[in-house]
Amino acid sequence: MKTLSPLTAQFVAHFGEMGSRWGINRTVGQIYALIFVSEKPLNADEIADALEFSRSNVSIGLKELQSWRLVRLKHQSGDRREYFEAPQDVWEIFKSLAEERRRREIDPTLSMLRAAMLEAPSTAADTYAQNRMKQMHELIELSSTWFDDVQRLSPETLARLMRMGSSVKTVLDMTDKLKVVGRKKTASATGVSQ
Amino acid sequence: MKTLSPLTAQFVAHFGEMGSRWGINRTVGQIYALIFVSEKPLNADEIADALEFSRSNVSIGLKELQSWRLVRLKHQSGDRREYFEAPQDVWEIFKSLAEERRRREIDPTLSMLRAAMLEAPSTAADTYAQNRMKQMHELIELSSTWFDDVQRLSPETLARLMRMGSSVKTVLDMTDKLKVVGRKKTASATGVSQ
DNA sequence: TCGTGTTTTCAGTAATTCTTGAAAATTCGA
DNA sequence: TCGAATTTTCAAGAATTACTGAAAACACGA
Repeated sequence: MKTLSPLTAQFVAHFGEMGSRWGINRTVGQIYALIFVSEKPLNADEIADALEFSRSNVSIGLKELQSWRLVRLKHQSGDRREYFEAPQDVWEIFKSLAEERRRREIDPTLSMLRAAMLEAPSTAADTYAQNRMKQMHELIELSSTWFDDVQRLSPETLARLMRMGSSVKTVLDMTDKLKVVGRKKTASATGVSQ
Repeated sequence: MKTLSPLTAQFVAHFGEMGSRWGINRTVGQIYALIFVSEKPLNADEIADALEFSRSNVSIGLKELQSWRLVRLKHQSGDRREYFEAPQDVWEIFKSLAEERRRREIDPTLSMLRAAMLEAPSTAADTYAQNRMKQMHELIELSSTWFDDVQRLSPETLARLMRMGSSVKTVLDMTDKLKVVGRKKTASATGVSQ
């Protein structure tokens, strides 16, 4: 790493180390970290230079980051090179990450499970296995459609929900009560909104 | 794979393939899949035999799965060997997974960010970088304490919340209104409960 | 304590994934 | 269309991670 401030160097190094745990590699993690904390968009040469990676490695890393929608291209007028920046809004980043992870890590499993549900079990063991798969399918299905829904909330609403923490239960209970007492009044509570 | 029904074989194979994406390896994924769909606890030899892995590989895999709390030891009376089973409740599995992932993938980053917050930025670039880190820190902190909270909800409450999907916003809005109209009545909505 | 059945460790090998420099492809202005 | 600037691809080597068999360690009944 060349000419990185200690603060940034520390941040970049951490992302490198964590990379493998996140399911990306060291290089990709470091490239992202660098772009994330950089005020101005960076081009591939600047990145290769700062991180002391080969130019080709940076190219591959940027492709990967783009596929995760964690960085985006931003052209600088009067410069032919491609510049990259990370989305400003951290909520947006969070959403991209969740969405992409879902697409890659969850959806294939859901398809597999759906297919498995359709097979006719031939033995008692198979019946049990299929039942277990069904439980797994239901849980994943439920949490992933929930994630879809929540993803559509505005950052503000999402933040509000999160700040509520577990007191959300009280609200849920309250809602149920209201539903029982005056069905009509709270009917809107089952509708979908932004 | 020896003597696995096509249904189970398919499931096991999928977990093997997905393993790398989940951040575990092929072996570990397959061992887990096999235990998950098996009605009776399995011992290491049975697993090694069914999956055609070496005994030592299975031993390592089981250690890994135990560290994730995805399988647990269950002794069979009159048998000295160790038997393993997966928790029955899929919600419990979900929680273990989330908790462990948080511990390994999130907490270290939170510490790093906290440390970075304390450093005095020396340049304008550093000030910007530190501000970005702060945004990241806030988001991660918020979502992880939220996860803590939600984790404490009963499976039923959690399922209820999930089934609500994005209509949770309406409830939130409603709660706000109630708060404004009659503060005292809804004060309990900010308390914490199971 | 010994001996047998069981699990764990470990060093070596195999497989996979990462990184690189060089060459090829692409882009775009002249 | 040409040519310079830039990005991408690719094959080979490097590094990392996974897997194995053999040996060591462990547990427990006799």
